[in-house]
Amino acid sequence: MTSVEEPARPGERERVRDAARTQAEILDVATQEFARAGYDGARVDEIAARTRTTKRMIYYYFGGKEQLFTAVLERAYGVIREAEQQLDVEHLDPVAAIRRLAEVTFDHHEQHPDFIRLVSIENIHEAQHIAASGKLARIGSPALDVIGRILEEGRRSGLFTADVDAVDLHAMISSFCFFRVSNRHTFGALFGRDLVAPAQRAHYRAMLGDMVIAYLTAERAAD
Amino acid sequence: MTSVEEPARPGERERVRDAARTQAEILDVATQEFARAGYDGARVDEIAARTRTTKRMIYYYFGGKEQLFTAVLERAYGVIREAEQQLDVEHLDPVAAIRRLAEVTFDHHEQHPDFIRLVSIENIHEAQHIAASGKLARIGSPALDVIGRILEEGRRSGLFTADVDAVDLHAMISSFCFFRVSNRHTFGALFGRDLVAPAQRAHYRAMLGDMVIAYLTAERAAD
DNA sequence: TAGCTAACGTACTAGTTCGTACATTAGTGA
DNA sequence: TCACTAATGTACGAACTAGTACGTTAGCTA
Repeated sequence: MTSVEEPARPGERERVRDAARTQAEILDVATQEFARAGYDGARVDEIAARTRTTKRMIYYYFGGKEQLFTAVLERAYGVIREAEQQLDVEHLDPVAAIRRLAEVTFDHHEQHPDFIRLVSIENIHEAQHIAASGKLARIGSPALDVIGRILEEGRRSGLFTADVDAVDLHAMISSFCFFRVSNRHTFGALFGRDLVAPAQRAHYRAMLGDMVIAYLTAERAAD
Repeated sequence: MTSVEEPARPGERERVRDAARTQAEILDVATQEFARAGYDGARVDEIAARTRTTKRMIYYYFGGKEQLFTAVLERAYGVIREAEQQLDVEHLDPVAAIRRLAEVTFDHHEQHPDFIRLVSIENIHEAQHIAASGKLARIGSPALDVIGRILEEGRRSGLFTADVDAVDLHAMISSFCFFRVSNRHTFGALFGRDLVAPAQRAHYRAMLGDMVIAYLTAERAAD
């Protein structure tokens, strides 16, 4: 995911034994393998084989397949959390801010298909690893606070009319971005349209923004 | 999915050997087991054990685990196709028709969580079973034709302004409905909100309709 | 530099899991 | 009613797979 073949920082000799590097390498390979084949389809032996270390080390550092998958999830969620913390849209007007936020979410999903697959897999297992993690359970999301503030501002200024909170809006944006990546294979096979084709990218990116803004700003019957 | 314990139609004695019934029973149990545990997590022995027949019959009728999963998918997709063929919304005005269509889609997703799981699983395997099916590849969807005609009517009457075709709109509606069910576990664990809680049902159902209609009817800068 | 421990490798096992060889019988058509 | 075949059951095997017992060594620290 992040750490790829760190070629021994200058001045620091490549040690033969480096716990941090070994763990990172295991996590890198495990991320790929779990994303590729699912939890049960993934093979511990295969992960070990594609590492410069052995299966023994996986059990030494992580305890087992289950905990390894949890560690993979923890690191993957850590990456989005970091990305979301970089979010800088609150200087924009509410409409532009929401559109920008939607675009950033769109881009992030597109750039991390492995993460999407891991989340799909975790849902098949009813989020049992997240629940067991402690590090992940109810951790929330920095984006949620940002969305909350933009929504408030938009409503105060009278631009936004919709009855949604930050979590709902996040679900709306995520569903579009997530589905486009997670279901591209069945959707493509059944309807003959590749949702992630580069030529369509701008179209779907605009579609998402238009959809969210239209929803938030639509004229509504008094209720 | 459909055939549950058919108790020997009247006048027809319960035969000991009934190929159709055996196959249907295998498919029922296999659907549950694959949806529960994923393709690799599902156990052929477990499927057989929960059947009135034996593992031998699974191989006799379906050939293997892979083909059994394909058969499960084929039947599951058949069910929605049937439901979509019942769709009767074209007597409504375009706005009401689209809203109704969205609601029907919403309801269908909610009522068939096993189907959602199967589709998620098939996407993890990059739709390889659909591709190998022939019966499923590029089969399309009756709903697509309906959507197409409503969109055309809506655009002709000037109500709809959005630049989408039927496939795009279907993707938009599906993404919301699908995500709500498929990702409810991770979403719930991370944000503390149950997207399928009965109390929230009407809220999300309206949200979907509002979103789609707002998108289709939004005033747009001339482009 | 001696010794201690975290880090690592090898080889193995117990249990599982898909798949099949072989034997048997219910039901049907001649 | 007889024979034939589709349908079915039993028992087993080969390959895989998560996990571990046991032994070794690099590198740090006193």
